[in-house]
Amino acid sequence: MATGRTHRPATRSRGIPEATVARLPLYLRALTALSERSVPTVSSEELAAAAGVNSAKLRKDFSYLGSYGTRGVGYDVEYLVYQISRELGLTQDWPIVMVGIGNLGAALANYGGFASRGFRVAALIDADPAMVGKPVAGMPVQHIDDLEKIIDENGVSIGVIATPAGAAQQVCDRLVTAGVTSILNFAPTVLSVPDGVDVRKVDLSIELQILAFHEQRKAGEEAGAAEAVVPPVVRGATAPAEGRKGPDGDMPAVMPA
Amino acid sequence: MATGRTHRPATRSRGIPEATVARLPLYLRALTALSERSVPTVSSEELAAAAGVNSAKLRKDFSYLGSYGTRGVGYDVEYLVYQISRELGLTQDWPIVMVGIGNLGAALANYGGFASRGFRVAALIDADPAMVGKPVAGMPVQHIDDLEKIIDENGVSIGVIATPAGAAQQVCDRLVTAGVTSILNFAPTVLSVPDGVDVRKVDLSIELQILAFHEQRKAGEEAGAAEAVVPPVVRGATAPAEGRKGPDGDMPAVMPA
DNA sequence: GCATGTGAATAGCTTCACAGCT
DNA sequence: AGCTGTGAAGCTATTCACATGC
Repeated sequence: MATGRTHRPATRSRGIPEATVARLPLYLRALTALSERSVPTVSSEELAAAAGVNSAKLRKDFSYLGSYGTRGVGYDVEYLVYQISRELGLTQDWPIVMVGIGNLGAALANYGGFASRGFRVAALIDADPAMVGKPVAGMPVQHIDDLEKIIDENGVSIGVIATPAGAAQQVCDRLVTAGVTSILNFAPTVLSVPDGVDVRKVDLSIELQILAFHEQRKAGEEAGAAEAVVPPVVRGATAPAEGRKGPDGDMPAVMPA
Repeated sequence: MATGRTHRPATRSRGIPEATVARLPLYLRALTALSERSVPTVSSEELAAAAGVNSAKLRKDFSYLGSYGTRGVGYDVEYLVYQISRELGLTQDWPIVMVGIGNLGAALANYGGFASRGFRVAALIDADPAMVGKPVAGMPVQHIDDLEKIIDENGVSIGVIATPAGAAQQVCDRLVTAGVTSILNFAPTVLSVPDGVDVRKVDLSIELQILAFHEQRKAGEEAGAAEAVVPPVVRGATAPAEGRKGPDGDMPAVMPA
C-alpha cells in the first residue's frame, strides 16, 4: 500500500490496474515453481489455485498484459514467466540500499528471497559507528554519512528503511534527495514524500491488529449467532446513555468533555 | 491481504468494510502519538494528515464505528483511542505463538512493536533441536513437538509463521488443527486453510517487485513523455511479429510451441 | 470439445459536496 | 463560523457468463 502523497492518482500504469500489478508477483512465484518442475503448460484454473486466487481474476489480469494463452490449451509456463518478469521490470538488475541494520535490517539482509529476483543489495547502511565495518550477510556495514555517495555511485533507485520510527522520515528525506524514487518502509511511521516517489510499507503490528479484529468477531459470533433480530443484551448495567451513539461500550473511566 | 479460501465473502464484518478495518490501526497509531503529547482533541483534517490519508476517507471510516466526533470541534483523542482499541479487539490480551525462529523469526521476536499493543508472545517455537532452549528475546525456544500443548495451555488463537517456505503449509495445518484461527504468514508460499481461518501474508520480495514495476514505468516515461500521440519507436529491429499479441518484447531465446 | 479472453453486471471503495449540529 | 457525518456520484475491482478460436 502506498502512503502519503504518493501513487499517481490519475492515469493507470500503462493500463495495468494496481490490483493486478500487486498479483503479478504471486503468479510469477507459482509459475517459477512450475518451471522448476519442468511443467510445460498450465491452465488458468491450475495456476489460479497455485497462486491462491480464482481463475476469472487471473484471466482478467493476464488480459491486461496481452493475449499470452492458447485457447483450449492454457498458458506456456516459460513464456509467461518471461512476460511477467519483463512487465515487472525484473529482467533488469535493481541495486537497492538498506538503511538501518538492527535486528530486522540484518534479518532482511540475510533473507535471500529478493537477491534471486533481480534485486541486489548494493549496500547496508547504519548510523551507529559501532556497526560500521561489521560484516552482515557477507557485506560490511557502511556509515550513513556516505549515503549520497553510495546511492550515486551504484545508481540506486530503491531504498529499504528498517530504522527505528524516529529516524525514518529523516532517512527517507535523504534517500529522496539523493535520487531514490521507491521506498519500502518497515518503520512504523507514515512517511511523507514528494510526488513521483512511491512508498510501500510493511508493518507487523498493523497486520496483527487486523487479525485481532477478525478474531474478536469470530469469538463474538459464537454467542450472538442464528437469529440476529433481537440485539444482544448490553454488557454493562445501565441502559445506553444519552449522547454518544456508538453501537455499544463506553469508556471505562471518564467521558470526554 | 487474506489468502486462499478465506475471508468471509458474504456479510461485511459487523458492517465495517475491510478497507476501513485495515486503516484503523493507522488511526490508532496517530492517535496514540497525540495522546502521548497530551493533545485533547483533533480535527479530521489533522488526524488524516498524521495518518497519511485524506480527511473525507477518515470521516467516512469513523462513521462506521459510530458518531464519535463533535461538530465544530473535532474528535476527543482519548475517547477515540479507546473506541478504536475496543473495535480492533485490543482491550483484551492476545497470546500469540511464533513458529520458525531463524533470522527473521528472531528479529520479529525482538521487535517490541506488538508486545505493547495487546499482543503477548506466549511461545517461540522451532523444529531445530539445536535452537531449543536457547533464549531469544528473553524466552527459551521450544520444540515444535509441543506445539499443540502450548497452544492449548495458553489459549492461543493467533500464530505467526516465519519458517522456510517448504515447512509453512505443514506448520499451518498443525496450527489450525490445534485451534489457531488467525495466521500471519511470512513464508513466501500460499497457505491453504479451511473456512473460518484468516491468513494475512507479508512478503518482502513481493513488495519490492511492485516497486520495481513502478520504478520501471518512471524510467520509461522520461523518454516517451509529453505528446503521447506518436507511439515510441519499437526497441528491436523487426516489426511486431505475427502471432503473440503482447504490447512489445518477445522471448529472448525459443518461442513456445 | 475445451480453455482463453472479454463485454456486461455487480460489488466495493473513494471522493464530493453539503446538510446538520455545536 | 466551523467541522462532522453522510447521501450521492464516480471510480476501481471482482465476478459472471459466453463468444471466440484453437
